[in-house]
Amino acid sequence: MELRYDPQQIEPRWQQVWADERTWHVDNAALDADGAEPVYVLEMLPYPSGEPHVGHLKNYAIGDAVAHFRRRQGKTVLHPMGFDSFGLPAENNAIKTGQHPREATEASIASFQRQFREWGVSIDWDREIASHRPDYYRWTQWIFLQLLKAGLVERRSAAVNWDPVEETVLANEQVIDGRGERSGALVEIRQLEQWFLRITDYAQRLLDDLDGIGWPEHVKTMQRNWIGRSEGARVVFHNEELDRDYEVFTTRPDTLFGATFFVMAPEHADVLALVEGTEQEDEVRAYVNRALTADRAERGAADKPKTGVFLGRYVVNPVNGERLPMYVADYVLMDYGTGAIMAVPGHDQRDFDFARAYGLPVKRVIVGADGEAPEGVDPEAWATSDDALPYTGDGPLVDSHPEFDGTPNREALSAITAWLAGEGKGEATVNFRLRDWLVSRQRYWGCPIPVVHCEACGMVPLPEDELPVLLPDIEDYKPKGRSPLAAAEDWVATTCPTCGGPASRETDTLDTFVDSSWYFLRYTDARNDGAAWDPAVTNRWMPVDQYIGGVEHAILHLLYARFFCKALTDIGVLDAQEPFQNLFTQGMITKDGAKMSKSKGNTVAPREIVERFGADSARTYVVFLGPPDQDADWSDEGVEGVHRFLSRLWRLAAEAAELGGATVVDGVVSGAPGAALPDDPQGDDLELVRKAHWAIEKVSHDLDGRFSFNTAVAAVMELTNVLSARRNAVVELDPATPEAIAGWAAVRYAAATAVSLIQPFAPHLAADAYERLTGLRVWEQPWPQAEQRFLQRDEFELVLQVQGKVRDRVLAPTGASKDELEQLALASEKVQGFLEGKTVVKVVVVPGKLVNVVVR
RNA sequence: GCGGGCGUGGUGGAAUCGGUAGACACGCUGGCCUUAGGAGCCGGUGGCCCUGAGCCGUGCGGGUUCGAGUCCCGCCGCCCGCACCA
Repeated sequence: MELRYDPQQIEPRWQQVWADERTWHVDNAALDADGAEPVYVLEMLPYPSGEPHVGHLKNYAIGDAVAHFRRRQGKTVLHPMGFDSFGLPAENNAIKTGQHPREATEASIASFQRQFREWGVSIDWDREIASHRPDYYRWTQWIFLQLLKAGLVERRSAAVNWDPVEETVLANEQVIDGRGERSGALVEIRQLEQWFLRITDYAQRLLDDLDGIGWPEHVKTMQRNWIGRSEGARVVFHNEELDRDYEVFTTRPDTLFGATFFVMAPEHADVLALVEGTEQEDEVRAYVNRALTADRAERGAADKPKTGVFLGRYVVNPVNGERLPMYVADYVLMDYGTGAIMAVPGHDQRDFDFARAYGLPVKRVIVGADGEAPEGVDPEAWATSDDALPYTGDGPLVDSHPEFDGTPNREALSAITAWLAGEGKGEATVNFRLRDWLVSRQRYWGCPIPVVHCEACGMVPLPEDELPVLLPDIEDYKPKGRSPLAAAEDWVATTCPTCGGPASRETDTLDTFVDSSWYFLRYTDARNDGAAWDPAVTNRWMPVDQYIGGVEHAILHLLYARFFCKALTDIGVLDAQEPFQNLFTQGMITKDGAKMSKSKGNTVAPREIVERFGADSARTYVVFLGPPDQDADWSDEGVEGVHRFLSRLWRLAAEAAELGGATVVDGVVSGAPGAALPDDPQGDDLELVRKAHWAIEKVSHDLDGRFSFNTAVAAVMELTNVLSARRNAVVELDPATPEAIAGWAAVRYAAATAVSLIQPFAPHLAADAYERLTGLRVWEQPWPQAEQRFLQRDEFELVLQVQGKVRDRVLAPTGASKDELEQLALASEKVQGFLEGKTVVKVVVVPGKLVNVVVR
């Protein structure tokens, strides 16, 4: 009978076995019982919207390969799954259709679950979570209360990002190029009272601890840049008329003597107070209003001409007593430093531009010039010329103070800072770019914030035993500048847990990034209904040994999750400073060179691919089409190629099994295991066994933390090619001869090895073929070990070079000495041909590799 | 502007420590088998003069070295992140 690889029959059969036996379930009790090392393998949880796409397929194909590989190395592997199921797409859909977001979300979750099963991903479904379900968000609320207790939650009024399309505020991290991350709408700045998490308290630790984790360098760099640590000084400027101090942050206290004016951000709380009742008031008010209503992108453009208004007030420069005019200007950001700056136009491009626009003095206090002096100008004169300003480099101070003039500016920097500190006019300080995390959203489909507002007691956190605060059902999901929850009056009206008086519930909901900042903790103890987790259990699993996901979360999710772990560890309910010890960021799969999108019509549906070629082909292809951390373009021909390879491997294994392996009839295995390592293989059989061990070595190395899955698959392809060639030779032999019997034994062994090595990528095929060959379950088998005796050879191909160019190749004994190799090289006729008429100057011998003859 | 990454056949990519460039696959192509095949099997495939022990070849130009895709210097191009951050 003809053997045909039929994934549509093979795959459901094994999926059923794994589901029936709960094969991938790990019990926390087993952690202590079997002594196996716990390993936590995790892919970023999906946001359930519609059906999974090929990006999900790639993510879980990678993660599953890691999970399988670790299991077969004898580890106890935790590999869970869940859903990030609160969020705007479901809510926007609800606004459009009137259908409750829960319904679309649950439908999508069902689709994801079905497809994950059809992909054969080895998930412990007993630990599944979904962030929109009360048994999960009850604990999100509990964490919020712990953070509140620890002083890490604040409700305060601030200039925040308002997305006019989503009608909600957004965190800094969710504003890209001045536009809302999801809506793409230009974001407005609004002064609003909002909930913040004090992530800035952790800025230094979030920065420092990056050094100890195995993350891609570019992701760490992005986080470092986002945290944005700057060393500098806090300097106090005094306004005499109002007797008020204004602080600035500067990284360049060495240029303090060059300050000629002072600028405040339009959002600065004192701007209007400074001009109140003066003749500048109207103009300043108009300017501030314009600045506040302008969108961020427009205001943030670096090439925008500088604008501002004189406040009619002055501050005193603490180092020299000079009176500096005060301005309001939108190039100063309230977000950074103190929202006010000392302006040094001689040594800062932006201040220089502003000075030019408003006719303010420009003063040089450091000698030097950027770039080269113009033709005909003496470079020395140019370095002190005002025409060479602004100058942003280093050099000796000039026109500052007799004590500092001539001092290199970097030395003067610390000296001036020390002097300021002595005078009580400033001090050395560190400033971070990182802002506190704005977590409240004026939207419906999110986790309710567990506090009430009481007329008598103010803001009151709910007692933990009143959790969860359930999200009520509402009629109208449309936001109207406030949370749609505010319309649920019966729900809003409540009593104060402290005084029993009337109170109203908080109607904002939490940013969904709060939900996903701790889900990996819940997985470790997912069915615990008395606590968010049991630290004794969770600390055993944490940190996640290998985290896998898209690089788009490099800042948002990955920074927030790190913050949560540090805060929860400080609070004492966790012992894991870092959530993810190792991170792998997968590249995007594009189609025709472009990001897949429904509007472009260039999507590839995993479901269709799985129907046509099977899950194993789809999974193996997405890791084979290039290094998994790089972007790669989808090609249907590529899937067909991988499908051909798997078909061939399965056929070879199935045929070899019939000729001496186990027999499978309707899923029942009979016959003796027949794929053992042959005793003493000879000739081509030995070559095949050697190739098998070469492949074991190669695949093990490529999988072990290297994520070189494409080359691992290629190695199995190579083995399969050699295997196929040997099979073609053996099939020609008289089956009764010892040669044929030995040949089939080698073929069966090599087939079983190939199948075993491909198992992390193609688990169904591997289970099926391995059972046919051996009667055993491949996923229960230890990972194969390469044996030295098959990796080593008696002879190797010695490369012979003359002048560094390859001229010949000869066989040489493996243990040959340098002298012997040199003799072999010089004996080569081809080499000799290139030596004629020349003198041998030197012979370089690389044992085991090559000989290079250098002539003159 | 600052930070990070990348540039190899017609295509995706390989080359682990400075040592055989192009593994593996796609595509193309010759053949076998076949009533037929969009199935399977065997072979070829960097370029050039196609004569050889041939010459050239990893974005470009230099350099170090017996030897450079790999290291160094200077360019060019592409991608990503941040960006009026004081």
